Amino acid sequence: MTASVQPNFTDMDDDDEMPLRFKRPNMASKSNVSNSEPNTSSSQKHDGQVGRQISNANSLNGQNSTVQKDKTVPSSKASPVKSPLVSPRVSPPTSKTSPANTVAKNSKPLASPANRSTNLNQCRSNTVVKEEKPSVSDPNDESDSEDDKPLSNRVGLSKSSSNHCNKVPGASTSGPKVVKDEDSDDEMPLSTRIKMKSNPGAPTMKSPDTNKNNKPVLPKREQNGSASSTVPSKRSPVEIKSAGQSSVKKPRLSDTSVSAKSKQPLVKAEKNEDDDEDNIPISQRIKKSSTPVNKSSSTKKATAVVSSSRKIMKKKIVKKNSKYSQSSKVPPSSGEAQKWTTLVHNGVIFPPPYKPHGVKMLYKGQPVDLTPEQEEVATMYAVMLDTEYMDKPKFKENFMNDWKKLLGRNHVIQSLEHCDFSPIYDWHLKEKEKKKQMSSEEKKALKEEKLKQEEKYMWAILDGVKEKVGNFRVEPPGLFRGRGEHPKMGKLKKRIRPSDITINIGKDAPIPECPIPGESWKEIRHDNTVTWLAFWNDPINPKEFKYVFLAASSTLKGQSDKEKYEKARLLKEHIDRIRAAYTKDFNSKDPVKRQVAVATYLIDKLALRAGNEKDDDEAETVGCCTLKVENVEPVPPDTLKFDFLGKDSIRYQNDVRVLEPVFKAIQQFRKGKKDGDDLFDMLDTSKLNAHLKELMPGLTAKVFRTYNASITLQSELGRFTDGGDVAEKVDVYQKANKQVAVICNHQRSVSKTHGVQISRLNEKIEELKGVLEELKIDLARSKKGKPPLKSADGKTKRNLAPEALQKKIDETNKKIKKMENQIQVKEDLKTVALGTSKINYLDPRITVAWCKRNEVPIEKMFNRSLLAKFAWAMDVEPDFTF
DNA sequence: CAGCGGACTTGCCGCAAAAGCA
DNA sequence: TGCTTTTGCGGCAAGTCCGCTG
Repeated sequence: MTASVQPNFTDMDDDDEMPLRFKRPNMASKSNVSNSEPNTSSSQKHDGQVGRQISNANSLNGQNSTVQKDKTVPSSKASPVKSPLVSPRVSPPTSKTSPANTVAKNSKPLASPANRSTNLNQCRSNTVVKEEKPSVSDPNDESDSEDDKPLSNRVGLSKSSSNHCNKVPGASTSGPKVVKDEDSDDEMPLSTRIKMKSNPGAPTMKSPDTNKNNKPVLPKREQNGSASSTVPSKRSPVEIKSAGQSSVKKPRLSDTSVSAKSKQPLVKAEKNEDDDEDNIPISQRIKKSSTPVNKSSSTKKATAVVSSSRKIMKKKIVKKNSKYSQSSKVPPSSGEAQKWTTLVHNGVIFPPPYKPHGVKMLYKGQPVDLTPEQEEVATMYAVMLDTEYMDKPKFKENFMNDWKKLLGRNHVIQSLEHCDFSPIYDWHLKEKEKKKQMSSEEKKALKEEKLKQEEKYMWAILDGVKEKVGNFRVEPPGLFRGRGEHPKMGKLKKRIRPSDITINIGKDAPIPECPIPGESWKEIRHDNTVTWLAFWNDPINPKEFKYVFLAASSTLKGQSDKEKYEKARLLKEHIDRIRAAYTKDFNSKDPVKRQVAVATYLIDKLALRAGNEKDDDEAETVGCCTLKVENVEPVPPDTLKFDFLGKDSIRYQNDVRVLEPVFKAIQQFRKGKKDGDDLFDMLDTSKLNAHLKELMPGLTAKVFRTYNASITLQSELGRFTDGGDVAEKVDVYQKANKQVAVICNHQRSVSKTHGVQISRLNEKIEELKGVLEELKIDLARSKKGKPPLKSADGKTKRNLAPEALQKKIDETNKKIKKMENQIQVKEDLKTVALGTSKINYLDPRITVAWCKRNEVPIEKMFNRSLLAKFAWAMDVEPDFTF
C-alpha cells in the first residue's frame, strides 16, 4: 500500500478509516507529570503492558453506499423518539421594564464603569418570552444533512476493528482485537499500517483485514420496526422531570440557519433544508428574525403553535423566516454572523463575601493574628493540606509569594516552613463534618434557599426563547490549580468584582442590576455577533478571558454542535482524496509539503490534536505540530513510538506502525536535531489548517478527531449489533464508546477505591465458588438419596431435590460469571473516560438512529443533560448514517 | 506573516445526588 | 435502612481556531 497512492484509498480506505489506538500507559500516566517524581514506575505496571493497538480498518465506505440512499428522508416525522426537551418552566419573564437605565456605554470598546441601572431584574419585555415548548426536536436534521447530497454516501460502514490490548488479558470482551494493520494488507491503506504493539510480546498485530469484518452492516434492517417502538415515550424523560430545572427548550421560532461561520458546505446543506422545511428547527432559532419588529409577534405565534402540532407549525414558520427573513439583517451564515437579535438576561451572581472563622494558625508554634483577607488566603491553602499539591514546591512558592503580598513586608510570618495551618485545616474538617451531619430537611432548605437566590440568573431570553445560562456564577477566589507542572500553580486567584465584568445584552434589554450594592459593571455591550453574556479577565492570566455562555442545551449551542458534526460528515466525503493527496506528498521535494503531509497523516490516523504553540507560563504539553524529537522515536523497520504529554498533561503513549515513507520522513525530520527541538520545524497550526482548508472548505485539524470518533462509533456499532437483549446492546455500545475513548486518549484517574472494589468482588466470587462446591456435593448426595452435609458453619440444610439443587448451581454459576464480567469491565475501563467522547465527539444522531433501529430506549444511552444537549438530534431517521 | 486578542470547544475532576446492595 | 457505588453535574483549566494588526 504504501506506495499506493491514491488509488487505493478509495476503496480501501475503508479500512483505514479509523484511527488507531494506542496504548495507554497506565494511569500513572495520567499524571504524568512526573517529571519530577518517581512515580511512574509503579504505575506502569498495571497496564503497563498494555498496548493497545489498534488498527482498524474500517471500511466504511466503500461502496456501500447504496444503502443508504434513502438516507433520510426529509424530516419526517416519524421518529419515534421524542425529543426530550423540555422545558417547562418558563418563567415568567418578567416584565418589561424599561430600558431605562441603560446606560450607556455600549459598545464595545471602552470600558467604563458602568452604570448600573437599578432596575432589577426585570426582564424586559421586548421579547416575548415564550415558554418553551417542549420538545424540540426537530426535524431538521437530517434533512439537512442529508440534503447535501454529497454525503449521501454514508452508507454503511464497515467495521473496524479494535483491539486493544490492554491490560489484562482477559479482559474484555471486546476482545477480538483484531488489528488490522494492514488492512488489506497489501495494500493497505494507510491505516493499516499502523499497528501497534501491544504487549511486549507481540508487537504488532496486524490485522488481517478488514474486509472480513465488514459485513455490511446491518443497518437497515430493523429500522422500521423500531421506529415506533424505539422510543417510548415521546416526551422525554426530561420533560418529565423537568420540573426541576431544566430542561428547557425552546420552540423555535425563527428562522434560519444561520450560523455562520464558515463552512460553506454546511450552508449548503442548510439551505436545502429550508426547503424542506422540516429541518428547520434548530437553526432557525437562531437568527430569528430578521426583522425586528415582527419578531416578537412572530415569535409568539410560533411558540404558541408549536406547542401543539409542532411539526406542522414549524414548517410554516420556517419557511417564513427562513429563507427570506433572515436575509434581512444578517445573513445567516455569513462570516460575521449575527448570533441573535434580542438578548435579555440578569447578569451574573457573585460568591458570598468571605466570613472570617477566627481560627488561628501557628507560626513557629505560636498563634498568629491575621486580618480577614490574610486569613482567607491562609484558609485556601490550609484546606489543600491533604492534596498532592503539598508535594509541589512550585505550588508552595507561588502561594507564598502572593500571600506575602497580603501579609506585608514586616509580618511575623516570613517562611512557609514555619507555618502550621493545621488548626485551620481541622476547623475545615469539622465544618465539613457538620455539613454532612445536617438533617435532610436542613439540607433541603439550604438548597432551596440557594435556588431562590440563583433562579433569576439561570435563564436568558434569546430571540424570545428562554434558554438556560451555563455558568452564571462568578468563580470564587482560590488558589490556582493548574494541571501537570503548571508554572502558575498555587497563585492566588483573586476575587472578581462587578467592576471586572463586562456584560453583553440586547440593546433594548434592561441592564442587569449589579448584585453588589455600591458597585457597578465594568462595561455594557450590545454585541450580537458573539454569544457570551458576560466576561471578565482571568485573574491568573489577565490576557485571557472567562466567559459566561448559554448552557449546552441551548439552541445556540445545539446549532453549532450540529454544524460541527455536519462538517465532520463532509470530511467523510473528502477523506479519500485527502488521504491520497497527503500520501503523495510524503515524498515531496518540498520539505514544508512533506511535513504537512506527515502531520496530516498523524492527525488522521492517530486523532492527534493540532498542537498550538504555548507560552512559557503554561505547562509544557504538545500536540501534533509541536511534537518534539524526543516524543517520537522511530523503531525500524516501521514503528513510531510516541510518548508525550498532551492536553491537560495527559500522557499519550503509543507504538504505531506507519507507512514506509512516513517512517523515513520522520527519521529525516529528526536528523540533526536535539531531543527538545521541534519535529515539525517548518509547521505550525495555522499553516497546517490553511493547507487543510484548501482541501475542503472549513477543514481544520480538529475535524479529524470528530470524524474519526464518529465514524468509529458507527462502524463498531454496525459490526457488533445483532440481536441480544437491551443490556447486551448497551454493552456493545459501551465497547464501541470505549474504542473511541481510547483512540482519543480520553483518560481518567483510577478511583481511589478501585483496588478495594476489585478485591471485594474477588472475595465474593471465592465465596460463591465455595457455595458451588457444596451444592455440587449435595447434588451428588441427593441423587443418591442422601441428605446434604452440614454447611460450613455447622447448620443443617434442607433436603432439596436434585432439580432444585441443579437450579441453585446454575444460578450460582450465573452470579459468578456476572461478577467476573464486572471485574473485567472495571479493569478495562479503569483508566478510560467514556464521557468526553460522548459529549464532544460522537454525533448523537448515530446513537439515536442506532437506538431506533435496535429498539433501545435512548434514555439508556443519554442522561438528562445529554438528552437536552442533543435535542436537535432526536428526530433522525433510523437509517441515518454519519 | 507573526503575534495577539478574542471567542468558543474540549477535558478532567470532585462533590452531591441517585441507585444499588446487604 | 444505612451504607457503598455509580452517575450526574458543575467547575474551571486548557485546548483550537479565527481574524485583525502592524
